[in-house]
Amino acid sequence: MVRKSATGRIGIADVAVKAGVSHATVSRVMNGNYTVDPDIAARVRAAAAELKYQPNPVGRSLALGKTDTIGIVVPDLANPTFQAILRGLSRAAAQDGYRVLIADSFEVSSEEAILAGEARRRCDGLVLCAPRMTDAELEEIAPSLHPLVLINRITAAAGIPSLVVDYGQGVQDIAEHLVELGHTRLAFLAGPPRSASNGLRLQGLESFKAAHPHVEVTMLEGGSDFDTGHEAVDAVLECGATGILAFNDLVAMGLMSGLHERGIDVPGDISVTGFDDIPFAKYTTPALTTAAVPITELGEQAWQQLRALIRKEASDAPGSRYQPRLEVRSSSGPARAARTAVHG
Amino acid sequence: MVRKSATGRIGIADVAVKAGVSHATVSRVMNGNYTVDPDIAARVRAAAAELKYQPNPVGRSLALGKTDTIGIVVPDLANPTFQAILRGLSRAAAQDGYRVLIADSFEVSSEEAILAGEARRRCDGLVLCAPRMTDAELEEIAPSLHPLVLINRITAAAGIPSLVVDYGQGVQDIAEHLVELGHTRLAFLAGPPRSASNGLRLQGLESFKAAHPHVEVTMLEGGSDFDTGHEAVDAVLECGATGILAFNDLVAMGLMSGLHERGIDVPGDISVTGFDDIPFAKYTTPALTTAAVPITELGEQAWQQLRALIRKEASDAPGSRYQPRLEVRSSSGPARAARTAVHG
DNA sequence: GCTAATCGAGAAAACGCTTTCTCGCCGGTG
DNA sequence: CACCGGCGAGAAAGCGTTTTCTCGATTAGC
Repeated sequence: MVRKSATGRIGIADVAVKAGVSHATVSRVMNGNYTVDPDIAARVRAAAAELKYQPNPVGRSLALGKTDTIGIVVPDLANPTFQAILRGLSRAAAQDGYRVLIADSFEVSSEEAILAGEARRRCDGLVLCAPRMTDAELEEIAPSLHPLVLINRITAAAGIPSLVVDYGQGVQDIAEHLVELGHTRLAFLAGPPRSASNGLRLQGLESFKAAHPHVEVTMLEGGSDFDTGHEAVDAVLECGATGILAFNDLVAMGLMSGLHERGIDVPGDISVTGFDDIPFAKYTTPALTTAAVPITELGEQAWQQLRALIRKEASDAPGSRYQPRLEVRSSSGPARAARTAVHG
Repeated sequence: MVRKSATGRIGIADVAVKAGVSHATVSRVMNGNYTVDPDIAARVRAAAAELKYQPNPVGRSLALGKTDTIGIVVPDLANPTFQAILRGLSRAAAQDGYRVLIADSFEVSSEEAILAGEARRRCDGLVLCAPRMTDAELEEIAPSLHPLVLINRITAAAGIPSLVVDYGQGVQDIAEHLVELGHTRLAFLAGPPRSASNGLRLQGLESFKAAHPHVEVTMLEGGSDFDTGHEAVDAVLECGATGILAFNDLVAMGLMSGLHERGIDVPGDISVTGFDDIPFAKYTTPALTTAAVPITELGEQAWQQLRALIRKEASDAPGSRYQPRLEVRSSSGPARAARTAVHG
């Protein structure tokens, strides 16, 4: 008797029958429309409770034209940075009754555009982290993704807020810090070549070099994970630098681990710095000097911006810029007298 | 002309008009129904391409009764364990064209049931991680959540696969390992009191104690994060144990960090072990001895099980049990001659 | 006491799609 | 030549809601 038509689930129609009213009235009651007679409303509520009726969100979404869901596209869910953004975003959105749908592109940037489009259509808005996508492609798809907020990317397309971390400034701060400690030979263990944030770091280093012509800065190829750092030990030792700026904390940790295995003392022989200040950074030995990025906050801000867009409020700020804060710990120390390159 | 009715988005009707056919035919073409004349199909495809038509997933979901989305409820997205499960789940599900919706309960177990219900209704299935929920409540809501797969919980409700890690066995393996190294005074830095997996560890320790009556095992209150471990330093030193089994890797790392600050040598003075083998475990100094749980694989398996349920295939295995693998690294070592308790 | 205004609830349309049902038209066969 | 079968496409129903529209009934005002 209670079991309903096709889907077998209890629908608004069942409640209507049970309460002896039309399903329109049930809908009114469920949505707190007060043009309903209190007696009837009570009857409907009783029927709904008894049947444990819960409105079908898909039906609601279709009628309302909104899903109360937002999407986030990330290149790699294994990366602590994106985990943190997701966390901040999810928390903030949940507070406003929104859920988040995740779309992991697994670093294949060719899929990002399609993935973003698909995710967007299921949601009321989208947060896009696509560090490897070309500017051209980004600009092309951005308008169709609106409401959209970008993380660590900017685009010429109008009305798209961007939340960017000033990686260039951060890397300069770190380099300055190392110079103050007496280092004159630095090396930058770069991130993925096509990474946008890596580009910003490189720009920052150019500025730094211009301001410090006497400091030697070697560029080393790298990546964004532990293993990259670990494998870079040889290259690092070979270049003779005493202050290493790793692309991020993960790389720095891998590098420190490799140096440790080689018996190289950090920071006695070589100073190592990271970037991001992931939760684990202060628990490494030695604790990692890094540039702290308020990344969870970034996720929260992303929601604020997105919410404004969804509600069509005039977004007061079209985006914001986050300054990393230098976090000096014990993986960086005074430079020793000039070292000679260690081979093999 | 192209702009459509209410939503302003391009719908199936626009394509139909443009191609000069009925919207039913457009639908047939889009879904690869081959009872359509090739000429007409081509015309429809051309129109769809020109209009950049993309079917509205909400409409599809309503008609099809499925969303191609699954949900996952986690108690804390900041916890590496759940991040790993999410990652594995997301990856596996993506391969089959499913997306995942996340619901973070932020450790408030009273919300978990409602949250799970809401998430479930938006999705085709649910993965539930609810370590703090009572058995009674779990059993009550489980049937209404079907298709459902449980992580690290089992329930009497029928047809609900469970993926559980044998924490009891894992903790015994670790304890055995420490005993073999000569430790006779152990301490267990417990997890959250109401945590199900903590209960399993305690059971394992009971078995261990029964088998090793001569080994002293002190129970210490704890939690599940870094800070818990860090704050437990005093209690650990006070109890005089030389082998510490931390609830998980996070707690172990916090503890090691605290011991390091106190100048206590690990493993020289005290051996510390973790649990989980999170990615960072092998990069701590000293590298952490722990019990490795194939947690990403657990997420993947969760999808396999869930998929079987969604497709109504007879799930060959109603669930599975995962054996942790002891991962001996350098945070555990031979016991020193009996230590005396250190006070203050 | 009758008309007009108001309020409350049912009927129906709309949201965007899939799918069954139906029908027209074609060719083939008796 | 007429009838039947089959195929292909349009009409329409259905998925589960919300919301507008409409209408009946009740009340107030003159």
